[in-house]
Amino acid sequence: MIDLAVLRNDPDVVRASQIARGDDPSVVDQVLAADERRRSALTEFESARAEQKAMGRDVAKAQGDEKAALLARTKELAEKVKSLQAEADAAETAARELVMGIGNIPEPGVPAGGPDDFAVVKHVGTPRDFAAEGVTVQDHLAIGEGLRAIDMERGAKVSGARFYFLTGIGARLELAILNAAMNLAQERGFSPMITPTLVRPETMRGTGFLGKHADEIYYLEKDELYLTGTSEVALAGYHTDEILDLSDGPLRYAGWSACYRREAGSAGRDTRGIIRVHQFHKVEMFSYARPADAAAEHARFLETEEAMLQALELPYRVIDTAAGDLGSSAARKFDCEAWLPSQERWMEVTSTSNCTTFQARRLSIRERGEQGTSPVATINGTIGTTRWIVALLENHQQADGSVYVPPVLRPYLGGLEVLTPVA
RNA sequence: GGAGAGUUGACCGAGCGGCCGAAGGUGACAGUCUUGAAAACUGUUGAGGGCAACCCCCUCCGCGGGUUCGAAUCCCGCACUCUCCGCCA
Repeated sequence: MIDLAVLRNDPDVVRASQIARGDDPSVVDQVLAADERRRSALTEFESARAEQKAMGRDVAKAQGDEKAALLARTKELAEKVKSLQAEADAAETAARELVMGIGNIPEPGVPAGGPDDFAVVKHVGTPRDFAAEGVTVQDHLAIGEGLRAIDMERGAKVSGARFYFLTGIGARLELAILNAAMNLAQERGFSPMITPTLVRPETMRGTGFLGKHADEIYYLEKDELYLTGTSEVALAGYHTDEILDLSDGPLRYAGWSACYRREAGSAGRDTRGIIRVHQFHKVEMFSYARPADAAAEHARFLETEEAMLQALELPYRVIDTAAGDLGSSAARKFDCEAWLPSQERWMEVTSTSNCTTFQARRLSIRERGEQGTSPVATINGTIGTTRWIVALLENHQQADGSVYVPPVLRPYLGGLEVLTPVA
């Protein structure tokens, strides 16, 4: 939720934000009008209520006829208070719903436009010249099947399309990546967390995932629980309704969880292999920081993601996502994209968002300041997922179908330096 | 699944249907005392909202309804916590 004060004092900032995101700028005026209605309804209710309370005190003191007369009057007033309260509540709800529909205001420097209007921040590493090396490029599934690491067919048999088994070295490889990620995060001050993956509607709504992309989320109707698509949801919900002490710096968590996504809008895309699946694992960084520190924390997240990519010796680029592709909570988002040799394109492997105070305001997560409390900032970012297996297999494949293991993963694989195909 | 107990401010813990946003205590902060500290004493100490702002006013005693002129207090529903029994591991 954006700051209503900004919207009131500086509506043009919000209009510009809406335009940059490709959203409707006229909601700003709708919100202003609704807020106006809300405040006047509230004022009316409050004065009637104050009168009622004052009269109630008189009733308590009065006796006999006097009391009977007062009671008659307060009875009328009670009706009035009730209806004014209903009006005020309705106006409140209406205004709130409108405000909730507005996305976060992008940081200065974020490119305007949609998914294709990102800015490339940098390239790191160079994709291998497989032709020059005499390697015929295989895609991750072919390599993975050669290693007996990935079994899509049985995944489909058991659970349907976009499900898979990681078998043998495949399972170990995923654990290795996630453990290495967890280890790196811990070195950088993130406290390890294993989080719930089923959350209540309030939590899902609070984190801003129930907006336009609600279709992406699995919902268990009988239990009124949502399956989370990232541990960000649980980690953001963790401190809901709390007042935090950030005097020793940001609170940093590294969440490990299964992630579930319906992939409703992506039928036909990335259908081969494990690039886009309904269930995977992820290690996610999450910080609660002072708003003034949020951008620096965000930069730290990006740097940590890059450190992980570099440790895995993967060529990648960093993009600064355009406003229209930000997601409602984010004010800025950097994605790291690893090279995907089989398709000769870049593939998103990490994503880090600075949500400024947007999530915290919805979830009522604050810190105590000189004059009362104020919402904190939240930052999230990926350091490892099942999808990284794809980048790893493809970029480190050898002519004979074996796969080079970067040193950082070896301790988690019993010292293995090369993954070799099963004959 | 069955039976019972509970949910009050940072924490513990009282609370009759009518100045109860809530006694008392702990903690924290400030002051007095002290060379300094401790102890003692005194005071301050919840959140959200309305108002340009102060005063002031409103809301909040797990959540949502209801009864009532008036609800932390009575009634109903839900969530969560704890105990016991059963069942499954």
